[in-house]
Amino acid sequence: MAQRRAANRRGEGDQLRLELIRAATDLLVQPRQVSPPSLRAIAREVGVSPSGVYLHFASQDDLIAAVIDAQYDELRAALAATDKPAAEPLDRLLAMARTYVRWGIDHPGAYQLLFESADALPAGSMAGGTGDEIMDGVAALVRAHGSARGAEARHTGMRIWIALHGLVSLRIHKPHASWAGSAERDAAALVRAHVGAPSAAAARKR
Amino acid sequence: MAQRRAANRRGEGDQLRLELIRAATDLLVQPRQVSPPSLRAIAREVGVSPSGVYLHFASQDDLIAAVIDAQYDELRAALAATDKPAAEPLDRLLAMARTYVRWGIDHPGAYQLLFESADALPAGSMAGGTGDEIMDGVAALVRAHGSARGAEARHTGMRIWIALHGLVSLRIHKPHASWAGSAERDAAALVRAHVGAPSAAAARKR
DNA sequence: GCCTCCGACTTGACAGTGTTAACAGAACGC
DNA sequence: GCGTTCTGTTAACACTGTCAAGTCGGAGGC
Repeated sequence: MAQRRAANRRGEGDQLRLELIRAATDLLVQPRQVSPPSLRAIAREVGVSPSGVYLHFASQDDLIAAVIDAQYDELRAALAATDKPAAEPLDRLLAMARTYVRWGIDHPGAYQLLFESADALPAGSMAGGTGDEIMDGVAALVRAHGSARGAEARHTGMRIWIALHGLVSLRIHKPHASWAGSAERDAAALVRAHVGAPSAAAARKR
Repeated sequence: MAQRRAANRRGEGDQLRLELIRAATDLLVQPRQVSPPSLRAIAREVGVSPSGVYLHFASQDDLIAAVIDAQYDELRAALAATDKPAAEPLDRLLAMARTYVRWGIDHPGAYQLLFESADALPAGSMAGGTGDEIMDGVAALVRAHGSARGAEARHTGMRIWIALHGLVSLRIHKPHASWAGSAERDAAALVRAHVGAPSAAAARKR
């Protein structure tokens, strides 16, 4: 296969074009990862030589993992900062959704790193727990709100997180799509749809 | 900044570690792109020299764009293949959701390329239209179902797509999270929550 | 039949990447 | 003062995307 390729005949140059598309597709269809910034660029920014990085991290991935940990702490802090434990469960759910969505949209790079990159090995890694912790938090609020119980509450919490993630993800990647209204309004509508609460507009009508 | 860095004192080696994390975070927090497979790997697979690619594509991104177009056609075909225009609107919605989710999970690389990479320039590019076309399709079914009208139906369609995307995205990236039940069941539950239809379980009870 | 032209493709180079091995220098304990 | 040890460097490897220049061979004109 490393042999020299026989030239296509005149007028059939498009043959190669198709082969290129096919091969690229084959390679692309298997799951890929997001590409972190250049290790050398990071080292340059710090003013250290590239090898210096290896004094503290076994590899580039190792450095990135450290970044992920730190970013996850920030998200958790943002959620904790806007939570009012004494408030109504539904209001807490809505506030949580709003904060989550706002943080994701405001920190697209970090958000992708946390929730749109393959998590590490399942055993004992934090990455797998990332989602579970959020799901558990939402489920607890759903349970407190009383719209569902037990396993059903967990399912509802899971679906709320799924919807909020979809909202952040699409707003990040498809900013030019015709989104009507703000992301915060969508977040509230998504939460209400899943806990079975009437929309704010419907509530005003009554 | 390209100057030689003064060595930290003994025991303070962690200083550099923190600086590295900080700098990496700064670079990471600004939006990144997914990394396509190596252009040379693609060329190798085909048996052509790397430069040969440039006979047909202006750049690697150009090649990737061609791949995206082809993959989008495939998704559209999959959706069309499972659609039964004569069926009930709600059933069509559920079938569409099932196909969309199944396709995304079965083609994670392609799915990420379509919906988790930054779209090209807004003007005239297809990437922006990708989302709009799907939103319009869902909105039409919502309208036919009658649970919402006009702009409200478009909002509902948008939110259904958002939720389905979130489902696919998280199942792809967080396969080790404790997902209870199949993705197809979740897809149905998400659709029902947004069109205000009772769950299948609740329907059975009646 | 031969010559010229030109399309298809390659070679070789450039600057960039992650990673490793070998080395330099300064600060500390003795 | 001396040796050790930590901190960081330089140099090299194989890899990446991209481009200018070159090679090869078949098609077309005479």
